[in-house]
Amino acid sequence: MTVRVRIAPSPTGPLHIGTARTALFNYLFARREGGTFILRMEDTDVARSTIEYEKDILDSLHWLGIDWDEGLEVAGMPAKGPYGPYRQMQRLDRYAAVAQTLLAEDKAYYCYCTQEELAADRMAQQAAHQPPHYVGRCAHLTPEEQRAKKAQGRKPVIRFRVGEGVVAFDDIVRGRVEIDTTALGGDLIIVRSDGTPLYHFSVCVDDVDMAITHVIRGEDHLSNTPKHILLFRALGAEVPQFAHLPLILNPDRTKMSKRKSQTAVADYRAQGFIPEAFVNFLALLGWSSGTEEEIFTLDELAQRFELSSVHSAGAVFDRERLEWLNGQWIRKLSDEELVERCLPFLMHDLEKVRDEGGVVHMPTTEDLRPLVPIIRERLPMLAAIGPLVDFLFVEEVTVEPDMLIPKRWDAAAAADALKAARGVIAKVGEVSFEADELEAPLRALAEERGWKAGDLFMAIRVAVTGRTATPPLFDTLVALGYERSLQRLDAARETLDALAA
RNA sequence: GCCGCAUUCGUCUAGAGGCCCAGGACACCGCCCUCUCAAGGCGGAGAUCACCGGUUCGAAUCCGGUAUGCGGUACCA
Repeated sequence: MTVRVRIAPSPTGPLHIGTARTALFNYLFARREGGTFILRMEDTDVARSTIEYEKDILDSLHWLGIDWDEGLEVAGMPAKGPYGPYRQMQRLDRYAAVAQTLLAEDKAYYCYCTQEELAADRMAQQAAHQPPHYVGRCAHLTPEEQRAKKAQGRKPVIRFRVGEGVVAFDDIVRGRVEIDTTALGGDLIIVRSDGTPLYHFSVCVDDVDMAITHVIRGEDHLSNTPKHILLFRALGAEVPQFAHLPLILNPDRTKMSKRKSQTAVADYRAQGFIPEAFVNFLALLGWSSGTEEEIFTLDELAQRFELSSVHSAGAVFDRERLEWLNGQWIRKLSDEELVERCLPFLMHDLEKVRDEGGVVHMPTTEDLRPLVPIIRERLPMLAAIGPLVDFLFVEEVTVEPDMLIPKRWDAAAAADALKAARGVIAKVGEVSFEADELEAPLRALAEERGWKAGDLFMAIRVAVTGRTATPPLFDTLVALGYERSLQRLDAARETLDALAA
């Protein structure tokens, strides 16, 4: 039997970290087993679903490198696979037909209870310290009773008969799980009064229709699994294997939520995390290779992934670790890749400067390429590119006068130092402006005047970049160029002079 | 409340009866490197393996209970 797995997001929000991780594990399992990975859209919650969210989900999955063998149309390509449509709203007829079959077999029935009746039931149960459940008022209505209720204008829902007994299954990550049907809350609604199917029902119908062999999903569905098993049986289908993944948690160990964490994959992308790192990180949330290696490409993960070695305890989303991994992966990028991926982030920052009235030169990949060696190990995220090199592309830097003055100096001393440094730099530049040529004479200057070289360098650094943390000074000066370096030194000295006066 | 699942350094985890008075990684601290920031190297601190009982010559590993946490309990998915 060939493995068929699926991810079934609902477009009621941007792609969530948890959904992405579930998608990843399904994908890895399919790759590893030579199976088929299917993408289906669960869009029956019409009130909350939007096309924008759907687009975000598809884009984000694509960004992560998780592509599907079967399912929704991708980037202009038609839907793939013989089991479509893969969008639940296009399968409504199918659910209705299956519901009718269940009705005909008396595995389900029409329920005419009103919201008020149900609420009253719940209240009474609560008062009696009973678990909330459907009392079965409509479970055995005679045709006359049905007609009477209908005559009152009530729109029925369809409920599935849950029955009695214990449902047991062997979860691939958790082992044997047994749940008594009395814990299920009574006969469950499978079709709303407006005729649309509910999640528990549609998911089973789809899984049967799409011949899903393994249901790999979040632990939050563990308690729902008996309902699904009962439905699979009622449908006369083989029950798939289940694997319930540990939840991804907020730092306070509750289920990861928008309120407490950043949950949208797109947000991480926007901050300059790269997919290689993100996928690597996600894979290590709840799974480990069993070795001490932890840097893996998607392909390497697919080679090693074992569903049975997935953990069962929840995992806190540790952003620091993500950033570390991201840095690791950024350092592995080729020069070309790095330049290409950084450029949009730099442009974004510079556009902001321009919008605020600054004069900027928009960088090209050629501008960035020579900078690679000095930025590569300074980027925990691509978005860190701006503060690192933006001074190269703005007409004028804004310099905090305070930052220009090293701790043991005053304004006059700093002005003096910058003036002297300007002289040295100007002289070097007359011949050739190279990083190697600059260091020695500037150090000599510091020694001659009795300054700490670090103090001198810091004053120059701030004068030229406006920042205290930059790539190495001499590389920075060279990148800036001879003329502009001197100009900025002069400008800084002037502000210092004004301060000293 | 009821049902279910879980519990190894702050975090991610290794560990499937003796190799473990518990290993790795992130974060943290120190040192080295060093013009700042990083990166890198070296070292350190950090877990009575939730607790209590049991099985066993021997338990983080098996069993039972307790506690705590989380999840589920919708005409949401």
